[in-house]
Amino acid sequence: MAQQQRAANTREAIVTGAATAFQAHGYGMTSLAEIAEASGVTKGALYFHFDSKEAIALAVIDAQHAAAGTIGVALHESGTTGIAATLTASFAFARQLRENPIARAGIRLTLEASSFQTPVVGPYLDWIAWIEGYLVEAAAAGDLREEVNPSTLAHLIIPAFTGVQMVSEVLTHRDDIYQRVEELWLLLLPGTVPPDRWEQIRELLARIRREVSEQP
Amino acid sequence: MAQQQRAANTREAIVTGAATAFQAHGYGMTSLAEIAEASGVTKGALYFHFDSKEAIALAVIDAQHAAAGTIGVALHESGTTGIAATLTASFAFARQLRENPIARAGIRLTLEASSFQTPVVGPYLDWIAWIEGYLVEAAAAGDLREEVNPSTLAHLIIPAFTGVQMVSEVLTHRDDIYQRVEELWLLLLPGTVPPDRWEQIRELLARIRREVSEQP
DNA sequence: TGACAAAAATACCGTCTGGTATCTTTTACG
DNA sequence: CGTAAAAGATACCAGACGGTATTTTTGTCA
Repeated sequence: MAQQQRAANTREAIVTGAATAFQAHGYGMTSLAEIAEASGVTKGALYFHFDSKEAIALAVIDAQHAAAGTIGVALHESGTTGIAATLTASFAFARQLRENPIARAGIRLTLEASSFQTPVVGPYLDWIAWIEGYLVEAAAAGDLREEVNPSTLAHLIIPAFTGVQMVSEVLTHRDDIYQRVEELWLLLLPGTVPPDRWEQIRELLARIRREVSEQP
Repeated sequence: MAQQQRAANTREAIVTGAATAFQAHGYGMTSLAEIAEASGVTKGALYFHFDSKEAIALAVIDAQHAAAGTIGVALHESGTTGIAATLTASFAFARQLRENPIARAGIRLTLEASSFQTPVVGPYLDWIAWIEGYLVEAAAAGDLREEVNPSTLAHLIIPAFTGVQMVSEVLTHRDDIYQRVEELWLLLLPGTVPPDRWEQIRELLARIRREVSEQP
């Protein structure tokens, strides 16, 4: 194992460049030539690091999955749990989608990758399980209405959130995404949280939204 | 204008065949050869009826848009309005997406077409405006909480619904779609409808869902 | 510094792509 | 029925595609 650093840099440049291209045109309409140009490398480097175009796309999906994972780690380290973790995660995720090409490409590719040789469903299942974990905590803290099932709710939140993201991208290039996410939560609140917690969680929501949109 | 019937048939076959191909592989990963084969015509016929691959995709989107429009017409003719129209439309739409390749292709292409030469945003805006109309009726009938803005709600329902559709396609090929749509409404109900209407609308929801899944 | 492997650039390949040009069949209508 | 236009099939094209083979550069360490 001689030098790894340069190779690691190149690999990262490829993933980032590929993400930029995929995010703009989708998998099928992006050529290896575009990826090479966006990455600032040649096709030779592409095929030194990856076996195929599909492998590059899977690497981008992996990178987004890893980036999303850091949100969970940060929440864990700050001791955030339950409803607060759910809300914070959703805004942090939205922020990644606004600012990180890898995140944008990842969510687009994950939708398109259902027609890959090996369909990709892992990320959705992981995100659903992840949110479900927070919701179980929320239920234990009395922040969830009794008739609400954490698994069912998680199976709805992830798709609804995904759709809000995608349509916001199409209509406004995600300019309105924080507003839409906040509105989605406000709308879901009465159906998911006991009335005596509404006021408190509405304040929490407003604070999280303020923080995410003010962050540098 | 000599004969139109044969040409109209061929055109329809192309749109249907193209939809089948697009729905399975997306725009970029579908070739004209596949479309021709799925349609049972040759490339010559393709280019007699359409100027380009993109024009075919736009025709598929148009066809889906038209099919969705028939839902609105049927509701109008049966005098259904307000909340009942909103709920019925959502299940009818889900049904089209389960059973009609054109609908499935349309929703997929509408998402991908944001990177077309001429980005397509019309369908989303139309659907939002359409649902908003029903919600205004609902508000007039006292079926909407006062603090809920029909436009805001419509801007959330369409994306959330779209996301539920797409993720259900990826995870279960839409096997669970009626259940997910019903759960989505049950979750949104407390935040959107006054408490004194809950029971009534829950029954309505159950009936509509039963009808749609029993329909031949 | 020389040798050697890792990393990446260059050059190349067969195939398939979207698209066009041309020829053949079908059908309406005088 | 003949014929002209409409509809569609066949044949073809230049270029781009994903992918490979080969060569050059870069860095490491004896």
